[in-house]
Amino acid sequence: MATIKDVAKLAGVSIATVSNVLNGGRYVSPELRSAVLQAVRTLGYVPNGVAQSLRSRKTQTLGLIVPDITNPFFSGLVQALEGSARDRGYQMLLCNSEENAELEFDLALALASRQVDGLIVIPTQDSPEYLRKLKADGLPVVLLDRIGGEDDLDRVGVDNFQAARVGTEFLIRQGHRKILLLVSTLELSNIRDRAEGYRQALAAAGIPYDPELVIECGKDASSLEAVLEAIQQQQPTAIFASTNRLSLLAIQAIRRLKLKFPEEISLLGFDDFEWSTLLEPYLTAVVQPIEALGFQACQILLERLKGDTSPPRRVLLPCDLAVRQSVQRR
Amino acid sequence: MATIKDVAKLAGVSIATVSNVLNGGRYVSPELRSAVLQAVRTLGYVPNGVAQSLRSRKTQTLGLIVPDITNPFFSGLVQALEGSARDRGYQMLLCNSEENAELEFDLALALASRQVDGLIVIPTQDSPEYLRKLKADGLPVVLLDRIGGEDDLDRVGVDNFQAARVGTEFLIRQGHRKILLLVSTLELSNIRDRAEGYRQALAAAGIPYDPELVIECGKDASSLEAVLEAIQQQQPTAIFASTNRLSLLAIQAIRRLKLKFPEEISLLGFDDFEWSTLLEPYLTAVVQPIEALGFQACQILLERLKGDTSPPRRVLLPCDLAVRQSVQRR
DNA sequence: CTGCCTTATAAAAACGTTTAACTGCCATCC
DNA sequence: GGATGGCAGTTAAACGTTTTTATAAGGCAG
Repeated sequence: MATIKDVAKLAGVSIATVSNVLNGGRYVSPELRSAVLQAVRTLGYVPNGVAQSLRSRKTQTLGLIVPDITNPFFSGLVQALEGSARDRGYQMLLCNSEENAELEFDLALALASRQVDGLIVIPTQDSPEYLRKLKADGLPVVLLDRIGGEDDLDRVGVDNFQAARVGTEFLIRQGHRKILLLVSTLELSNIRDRAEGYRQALAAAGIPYDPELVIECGKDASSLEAVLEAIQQQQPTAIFASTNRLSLLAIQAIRRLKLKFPEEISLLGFDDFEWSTLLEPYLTAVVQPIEALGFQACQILLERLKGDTSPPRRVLLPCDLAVRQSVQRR
Repeated sequence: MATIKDVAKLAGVSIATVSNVLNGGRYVSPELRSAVLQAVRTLGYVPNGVAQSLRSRKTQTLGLIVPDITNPFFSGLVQALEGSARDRGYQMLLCNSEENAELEFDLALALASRQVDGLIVIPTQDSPEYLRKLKADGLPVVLLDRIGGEDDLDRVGVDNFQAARVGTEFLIRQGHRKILLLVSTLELSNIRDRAEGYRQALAAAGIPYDPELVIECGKDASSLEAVLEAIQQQQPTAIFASTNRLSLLAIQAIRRLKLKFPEEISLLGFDDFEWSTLLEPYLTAVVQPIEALGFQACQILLERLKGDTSPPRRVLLPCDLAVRQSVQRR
């Protein structure tokens, strides 16, 4: 690989002149300028980004830690983030934390040591301590999607409470009073918010809250059993799956019990994605503005990079309700 | 951020000694060693990866260019690749080419200038010329999934011909003789291979090949119309969707025409993914070994990094047929 | 006791940039 | 006409490492 020295030698100038031509630093006479350009072309010179980074203390690289790229919600976010970042001249160092807090921590340190300019994290736990340390050390950090915790870090997410409330209200308006709520885990505050939205919607409608109706599904296969049992015992007329994967679980349960869908049991999902069109009738769901989430996170991070030191922001985007056919009037 | 100089000063030694302690270079007396370690701890020193990269001319970073992270097949590959890379101490610079050849080219150059140690590309076109140039310039390149072209680059993919042939044979064994083949584009040799597998399976069964039965669906919305028309005119008893997205299209068409599925028309898909369980009856499909594909690609690339200069390899992995309920006997 | 080898450490060079400081040079001005 | 001042270019320093080379001290043989 040709270096700036090679170019300088070939063009018969100093390396400073080459640099000035390439970066438009100072005035360079037309003759030398064209000589440099010519040399650059014949050598196929491309500046070494690593050296530039060392010198400028900027890598033009953002670290991104995601719990599971395979989930279409997250891969949608990654796409949005990558696009926004690229538009502004940044590249993305992508890491998969596999929902593992320890791994996430290691990954973040590794990214920091690679001198990423900023970090976007979809954490596995609310508000991890180590991120605050990294931020204190001067690394801008933006939390995405899972935004529980104090206002000590920039956070971009969705108004989960409101979204779940609107979704539940919709179910209630459709005549449902016994609504099974499926949650992945109540450890995550955004899921807790969804549960709270559900609860308050019920309360506002004067429907008593029954804890037996909310099922924490975790990750193990036993969760299907739990859902089956709950459906049989509680005989809900609707299921609110508060996560895209949980829609899958709900569908499995409904099919296993040979319930008529959506006549006997309605389903409201969270998150919309291409493949949900495979479901018939088509899934009614609360949909998050994925594109906007990614854009906002990137935006805030880049402003921090530019030196914005205003107090940490918390951006809450609203969700939409996509009404299709999987929820039936009662 | 503390640098090695700070550590040296605090420990009262030279920076060389610090480096030797940290990297186990040469012998350092126990006293100095512990002094250094102490200083490292109190300063929270972490080596600057950029400087290390500049010095060592290795970034421990792999570039990855994918046409669409949002497609579960690709996001599965990304996951596998990221995992394999991480296991071996590499990070992933991820880029989304959006199926745009020009963008892909720009991204590759950007990655090269950032001095990635190697490149894994799922190209938008068969065997792009520029990759050969990059390889000639000393950047190891592995092509993944779309592996048409000469044997001048390392390639890892699936035996598309065989996979499509096996799939088609299965349909034929189930009594189907009029099989609609949906392809995304015949520009890509792996899709052409699938079409050829389809054709040869027909030939082997003595079924005449009817070009009217293969539909090139492209990306525009008009493709649904084309499929609808073909189904109505040709009255196939089965559809072979040679791409995961095409399964979606097929399902839409089947529903639009209110055909009984799978009684009146069977569907065979390509690629298996979590969300296909939403389809009832569950999709029968040719499935690619995603994990193995990612692992192999990473493996080969890392061997090249270690200096393996053997002739370019072409690794063809076999597919499986996952028989479920969407194909019905005739 | 001098000279040589070993050994633990320090100094310096190098990786490839950018940029601040410096050097001639020519025009300008009192 | 000599001091002043921009101008176009070069030299050199710096970014933070690793590694090669140099150095000082100590042990040992002659």
